[in-house]
Amino acid sequence: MPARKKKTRDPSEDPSGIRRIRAPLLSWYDQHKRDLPWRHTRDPYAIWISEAMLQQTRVETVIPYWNRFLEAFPSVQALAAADIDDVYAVWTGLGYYSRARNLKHAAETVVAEHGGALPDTAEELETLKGIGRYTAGAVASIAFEREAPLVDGNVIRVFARLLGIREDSAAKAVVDRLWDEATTLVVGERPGDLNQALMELGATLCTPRNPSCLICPVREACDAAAVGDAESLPVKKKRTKQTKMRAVAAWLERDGKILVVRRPEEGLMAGLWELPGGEIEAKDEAKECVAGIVHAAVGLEILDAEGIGAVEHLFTHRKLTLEVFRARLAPGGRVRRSGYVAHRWVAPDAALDLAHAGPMRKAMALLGATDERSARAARKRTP
DNA sequence: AATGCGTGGTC
DNA sequence: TGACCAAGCAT
Repeated sequence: MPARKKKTRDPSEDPSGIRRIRAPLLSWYDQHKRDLPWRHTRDPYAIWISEAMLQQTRVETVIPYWNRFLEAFPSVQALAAADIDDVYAVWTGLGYYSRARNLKHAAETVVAEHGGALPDTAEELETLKGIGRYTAGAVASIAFEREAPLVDGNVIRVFARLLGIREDSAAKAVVDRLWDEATTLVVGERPGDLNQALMELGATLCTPRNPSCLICPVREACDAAAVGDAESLPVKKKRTKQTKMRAVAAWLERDGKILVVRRPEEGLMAGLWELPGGEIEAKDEAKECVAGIVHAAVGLEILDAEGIGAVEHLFTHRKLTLEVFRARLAPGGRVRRSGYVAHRWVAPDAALDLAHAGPMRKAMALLGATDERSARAARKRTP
C-alpha cells in the first residue's frame, strides 16, 4: 500500500453526516452559479491559471487579468517559452508577484518533465512550484474530474458553521478535520462541481458578514443556523498589526530619461521596477536622507532634492509612507547599484510599462507621469 | 506555527 | 478610518 502524504481517516465513513448536503448543494449550484469565464473552458491550463490568480484575490479583480494572461500566454508551451518580464508585465497590479514567477517556473517543469501536459492528479500537481494543497485539489477536481478534496477560506467558513466548529480554525486539529470532511464530501458524482458549489456557497450566501441563512440550501444541516451564531464563525485569531515603514524615492533625470531600478527576486515587491530609494527611520527628516539613500542605492551624487509629496500604501503587514523627491544629478558619474538587480534609463512615459507595484504607480502619478492603468485608477478615485 | 507576501472592496 | 478579508503558498 502506498504511503499517503497527508493522513486522513477512511473517507467512506461519515461521522458528521456531511454527505447529506451533496444533493441540495449541487442542485442549488446548478441553478445559481455565477457565469465566470473559466467556467466556459475545459482546458486544464486555463483552469490552473484561474486558480493561481484567485488565490487571495477577488473574482471581479481576476477576470480581466485572466483574459489578458490567456491571450498573451495561451498554452503551457507559450508560458514556458515566455520572457519572465512579459509575465510580470501582464501580472502588474494583481499582487502577490511570486505567483507569476511560480507559474512560469511550473510551466517550464510541465514542458520539460510532463511532455507539456499538466499532471492529472492532485498528488503530482502539488509537486509543481506554487501549487499547494488547495490548488492541487482544485485543478484535479475541476479540470480532471478527480475526487480530490479542497479547503479554502470559503470552505473553512462553510464547514465551521455547518459543523459548529467553535475553536480557532487555524489550529492543526481543526485543519485536519476540515480536510477529512472535504475528503468525505467530494467522493461521488461531479467532484469538480461539488467543490465549486461549496466555494460558491461561501462566496455568495455563507458570507463572512450578513450570511443569507434564510435562503441557504443546506440550512437544515447547519449547526450555526440552528444556534444563530453563523456570523461569529469561523473563530480566527487576530492578525498581527501592520508595522509602519518609511522610505524615500527619487526621480533622477538625465538627457530626458529617468532612472528605474529592479528589486531583488525575493521579499517585498520582488522583481518589480521602481524609482531608486530606500527605507529611512521614523525619526529621520526625509529630505536630509535623499542624497545618502540615492548614493547608497545607485552610487550617484545629487545637487539638490525637491520634495514632491508623499504617498501611502498598505501592504498586508506593513504601512508604507513613501516620500517622493525630484533630485538634480551632479554631472558625470555612472550607476553603481546596491540592493537592486538591474537598472535602466527610460523615458518617463515608458517607466510604467515595466512591471511595478502600487507605490511606484502612486509615486509616478504624484510626479505627473501617467499610463493607461494609472489614468484609469485616477479617474476611478475622482470621478 | 508563524510570518511575509499586494491589492481592492466593504462596513 | 481602521479592521477585516478574498478560490493560498513558501519557508
